[in-house]
Amino acid sequence: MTAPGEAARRKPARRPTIKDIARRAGVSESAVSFALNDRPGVSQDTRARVRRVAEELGWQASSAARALSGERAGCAGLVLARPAQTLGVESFFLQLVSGIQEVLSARKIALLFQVVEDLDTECALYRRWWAEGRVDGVLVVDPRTEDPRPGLLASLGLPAVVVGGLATHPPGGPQPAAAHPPLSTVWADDAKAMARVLDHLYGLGHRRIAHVAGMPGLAHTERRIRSLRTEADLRGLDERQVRSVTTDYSDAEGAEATRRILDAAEPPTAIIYDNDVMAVAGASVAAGRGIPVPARLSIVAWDDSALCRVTHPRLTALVRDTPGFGRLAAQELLAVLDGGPLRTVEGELPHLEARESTGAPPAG
Amino acid sequence: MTAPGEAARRKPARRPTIKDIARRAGVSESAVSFALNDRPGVSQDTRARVRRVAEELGWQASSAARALSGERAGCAGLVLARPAQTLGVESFFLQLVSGIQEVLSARKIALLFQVVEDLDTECALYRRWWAEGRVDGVLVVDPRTEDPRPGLLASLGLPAVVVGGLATHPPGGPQPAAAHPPLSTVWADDAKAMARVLDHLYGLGHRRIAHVAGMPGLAHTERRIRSLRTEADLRGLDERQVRSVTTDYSDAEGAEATRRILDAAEPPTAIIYDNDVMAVAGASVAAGRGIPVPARLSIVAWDDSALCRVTHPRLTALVRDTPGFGRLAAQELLAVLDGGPLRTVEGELPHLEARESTGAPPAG
DNA sequence: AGAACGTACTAATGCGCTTTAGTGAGTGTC
DNA sequence: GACACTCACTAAAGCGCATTAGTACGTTCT
Repeated sequence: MTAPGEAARRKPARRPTIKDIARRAGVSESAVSFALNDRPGVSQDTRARVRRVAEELGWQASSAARALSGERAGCAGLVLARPAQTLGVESFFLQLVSGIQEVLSARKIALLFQVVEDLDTECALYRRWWAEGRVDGVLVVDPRTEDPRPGLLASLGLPAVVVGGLATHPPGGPQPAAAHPPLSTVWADDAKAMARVLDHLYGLGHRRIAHVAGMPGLAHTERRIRSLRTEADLRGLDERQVRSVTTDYSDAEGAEATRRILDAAEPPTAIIYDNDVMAVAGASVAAGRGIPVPARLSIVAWDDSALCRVTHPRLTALVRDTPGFGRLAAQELLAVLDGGPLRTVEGELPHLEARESTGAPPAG
Repeated sequence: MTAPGEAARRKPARRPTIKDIARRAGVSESAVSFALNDRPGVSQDTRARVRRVAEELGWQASSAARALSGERAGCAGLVLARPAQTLGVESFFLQLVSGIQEVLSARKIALLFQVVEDLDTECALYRRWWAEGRVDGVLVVDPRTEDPRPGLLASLGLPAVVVGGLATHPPGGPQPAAAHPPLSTVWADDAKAMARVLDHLYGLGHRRIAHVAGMPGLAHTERRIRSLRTEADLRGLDERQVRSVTTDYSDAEGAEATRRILDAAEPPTAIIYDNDVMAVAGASVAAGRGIPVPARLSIVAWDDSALCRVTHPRLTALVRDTPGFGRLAAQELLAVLDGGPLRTVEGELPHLEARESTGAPPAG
C-alpha cells in the first residue's frame, strides 16, 4: 500500500496507440494508419472497423510522434512582446486570440502563446521554436515600421502571417521604398478609419484636434499619424491645428499627454486617443479640471470596450471586430501552411460608434 | 526560375540534428546526447567540444523527438473557459499568464493557451491533450464549487495545479465535506481579504453594505460571499444590512445590479464589487444618478487595475500581485512535474489600497 | 601476469507514427 | 493457363532523440 496521494495520482492509464487498435481490429499498424488518415489501401469495411475501435479506445494521435514523422507540429505560435506593466487592461489581445483559436482549433492546431519583455527576446524565441520544430507557423503581432521579424522568419523559412500591417500603402499612394519581406499580411485600413474619425469631428465643427497616439515605431501608429496629417491637409488644417503625440499606450502617459495638451495656449476642442484606456484616462483628466465633455472637449477612443461604455459620458469609439480579425489572421495562416500564395488581406473597416463624448465645439 | 515568392519562402535551411553534431565533432550520436544532457559517459574534453559544435550549429533538441522518447512534451496547458463576450477588459489573465511564463520559460517549458466557450469543451480539451500527449501538465483556473475538472485530471493522471482555489478552509474552520481530489492548489485567502475590506468600511462607519459578486458557482465567489456573511455576523449586521448578489462579471450586469441596489428602500452606503470593470460601471451608474462618491456612496473594487486609477474619483481597490500569483502557480506545477508531493500553497494576501472612493457614510 | 574494475566511448533499440516497398490473392485477357 | 494488373493488406524503414547494452582500453589489485 503506497501513500494515498501517490496511489491516486499515478494511475497507470496508458494512452492507447495504433498498436492497440491494430491488435483489437486484427490488422497491421499500417492499415490502421491508412484507415485513420483517409488514405487508400484499405477496404471500406476495415476502415469502418478500425475507426470504431479507435473511437472506443479514445485514441488520439500522439502529437509528438506525428510531428516527428509527419513534419507537422500541429501548433502555431503567438508572441506578445510587451513590458510587463503595459499588459494592462486592453481586451484587444484576448479577443484576438479567441478569434484565432476558433479557426485553428477546428483544424486541431494548438496555439503556443508567450508573453515576453522585448523584441529581441521575441526573435530569440522564434529561433528556438524553429530549431525545436515546435511550431508550424507563427502569427506576428504589433508590426513595426522597421521590423526585424519578417526578415528573420522568412530566412528561417518559418511560415508566418503578420497581423495588423506593414501594409502596403493604399492603392494610389506611394509604395514604401523597402517593401516588406515575403510574408502574408492581414491588416485593417487605419488610414480610412482615421479619415472617418476626422470626418466626424470636422463635421461637428472642430478645427483644433489633438491625437494621442500609441507607441512610436509601431506600424499602425505611424499609419494613423500619417493619415491624420493627410486628411488634415485636405481640409486645410495645419500642424498647429491638428497634431499627434506618441505614448506607450498606458493610462499614465495618456493622462500626462492630455494634461500637456490642455495646458497649451490654444487647446484643441477634440482629442483622439489610440486606445480605450488612454481615452478614459484623458476623460478623467478633463473631469478633474472641470472641463465638460463634450461641451468644451470632445473625445474619441480608437477601439471600443466595456470601458468606453461605463464612463460618464460614454465615449464615442471606433469599433472593430477583433475576434473576426483574429479569425481572418488564422485563416490566412492556414492558407500559408497549406502552401497557398502570399497574400495581403484586408480586414473589415472599423465603424465609428458615436456616443455622448463627441459634440459641437464651444461657440467661441 | 520559380516565382519570386515561392523561391524566397521555402528556403532549404534544414534544422540541425544531433547527427550533424556527431559528424562534426567526430563522435557517435549517443556521445552527443550524453554530452548535451549532462549525463556521465563522456570526458570533459569531448563534452566541451560537442557543446561548442552544438552552439555553432544553433542546435536545439527537437521537441517532438524528445517528447517521443523522453515522455516529456515540454509543454504546459492553460484553458480559459469563458463565453466570448465575457473576455472583456480584465487584465487579470494576461498578468497571470505573464507570471506563469516567467517561471516556465526558465525551464524551457512552453505554454499552450486556449480559450473555449464552456466547461465541457474544456474537459474535452484536457482529454484530447492527454491522449495526444501534448502537455505534461495543466493549470486549472476559475475553480468551481462543484468542479468536474480535478476529478477528470486525477483520473487521467495528468499533473495539474488548481489556481485560485477549491481551497481547504482556513485552519480552525470546518473542513469541507468532500475534500477536493488530489491536486496541488495555490490559492489566496479571500476570506481574510474580505475581512479587511469589511474592516475598512465598518471602521468608516458603514452599516449597510452591498456586495456585487462575480459568477455563482466559482469557488472564490462562494468563498467571498461566505466570508462576508461571517464577518458581518461578527459585527452584528444582519442579512438586510449586508448582502451579496451574483453577476457574470460584465459591466452590463455590474451596472444593472447597482441600479437595483440603489433602488432599494434603504440603499446601502457602500458597495463592494468583485472586479474592477463592475466597480467602474457601478461608479458610472452612481454618477448618472447624481449620487456623489464617496459622500453618499462608497465603492470598493476587488482587483486593482488602470481602470480604478483613471476614474474620477479613483477607486479604493484590493490590490494583489497577479503576476506573482502566476509565478507561484507555475512553480507548484514544476514541483508536481518533478514528482513532488501534493501541496496547498497560499499566495500573498491582497492589501487594500484606500483611494478617494471610500469615506464616511452620510450622517443621516 | 591475469583477474577485476572503471572510463570513455559506440552500437543498437525503442518511443508512435507515416510512408515506401513489398506480397499474395483475386480478376481479366488472349 | 500463363500473363499482366489491381486490390487489400503487411513488413520494414525512418523521423530525432534517450537509453540500455555492449566494447575497447587503461589502471589497479593480488
